[in-house]
Amino acid sequence: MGRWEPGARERLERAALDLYVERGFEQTTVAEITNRAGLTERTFFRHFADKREVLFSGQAEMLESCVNAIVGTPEAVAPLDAVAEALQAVSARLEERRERSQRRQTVIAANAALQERELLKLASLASAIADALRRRGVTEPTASLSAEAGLAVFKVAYERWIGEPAVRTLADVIQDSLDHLKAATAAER
Amino acid sequence: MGRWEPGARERLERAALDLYVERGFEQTTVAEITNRAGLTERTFFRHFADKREVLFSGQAEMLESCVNAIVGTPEAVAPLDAVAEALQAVSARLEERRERSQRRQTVIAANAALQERELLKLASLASAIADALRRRGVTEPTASLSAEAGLAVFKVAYERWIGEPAVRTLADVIQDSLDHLKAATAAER
DNA sequence: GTCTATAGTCCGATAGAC
DNA sequence: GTCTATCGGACTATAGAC
Repeated sequence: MGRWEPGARERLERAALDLYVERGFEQTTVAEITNRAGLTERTFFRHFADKREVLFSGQAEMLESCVNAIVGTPEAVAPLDAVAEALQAVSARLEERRERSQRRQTVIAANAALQERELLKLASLASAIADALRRRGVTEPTASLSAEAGLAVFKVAYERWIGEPAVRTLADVIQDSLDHLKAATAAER
Repeated sequence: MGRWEPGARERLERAALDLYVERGFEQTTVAEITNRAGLTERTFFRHFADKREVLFSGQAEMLESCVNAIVGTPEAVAPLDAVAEALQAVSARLEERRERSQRRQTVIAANAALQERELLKLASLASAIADALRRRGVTEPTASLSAEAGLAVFKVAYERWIGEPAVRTLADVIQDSLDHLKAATAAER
């Protein structure tokens, strides 16, 4: 960095989110985003693989923290609980940006292509978590199932947290959803 | 229908899968698919919203059977078990076309865009299943969690079934995965 | 930084089934 | 006539190639 304005990536992310909120994802061209950020289209595609990716750059960081949290969990903790704890740990970062998360989710909810990308990110998170569990000695299919079930808990909890008035923390909603899942899998009525 | 060769949709599906297997999804153009099927690009896009959708037309049928199976399950059956039974019921159709399923999965596994579409289809299946559970009187968040957990079981089971030699039926593998999930959620070690 | 291929849309025309 | 499935060609934006 040096002769360019710093923070090109952040400017692009902010301009993109603003425009996607204002006029919708499909109605926004990459040219409009780069105009607003004072950059060229070429620069956009150097930072982001495609027009959707600009909304998902925080995910890499979340994946890493999650994996680290799981690797650091004592082996005495059951796999699903380890996953839930890891997700609760990273949820603090989302907590700080509740407003931004809400704006982002509104945009994603309105567009199938963005939902696809979000699902892929969550799936790669599940896959990384399953990997971390296996490194902790958890065997298949329990590792994959615990990772997928943990992500299911997160998905449901996140949706509820975004939708409800800001009284409970995301970590609380995750705990509540986990308890409901345990009750549902134990039920033999 | 008379003037046109019948089964345009099926011809397109077959030509597309063959070409995707032969040279990969991205290296195949819509023009090549329609050439092989003896049709024009315009016709392709009337049948399928995009180049990926041609691999996923069976999903609508699967969603419908699944929802019907759940609506028809006695209320005494626990939600998660109802979901698993519904998925086992529809798995019979996949069973019949194991070879085709394998070819299809190989193509999907090699391309992120196709994985995204598959995840979206599974998510919409989960959402329809949660809906069916709610109509049976299951409340939130149990309905969504049971649907998501059931799909997690299916996802893991399907992957195993595709990958292993053809000894167990898909329904068997689903049952086995469900048992593992129940064990994992019950564990309090 | 420019050029280009291709996905995907929109206008319409046409041909057969009923 | 009405309905549905095909085809023609022009057009834009994404995304990758040079």
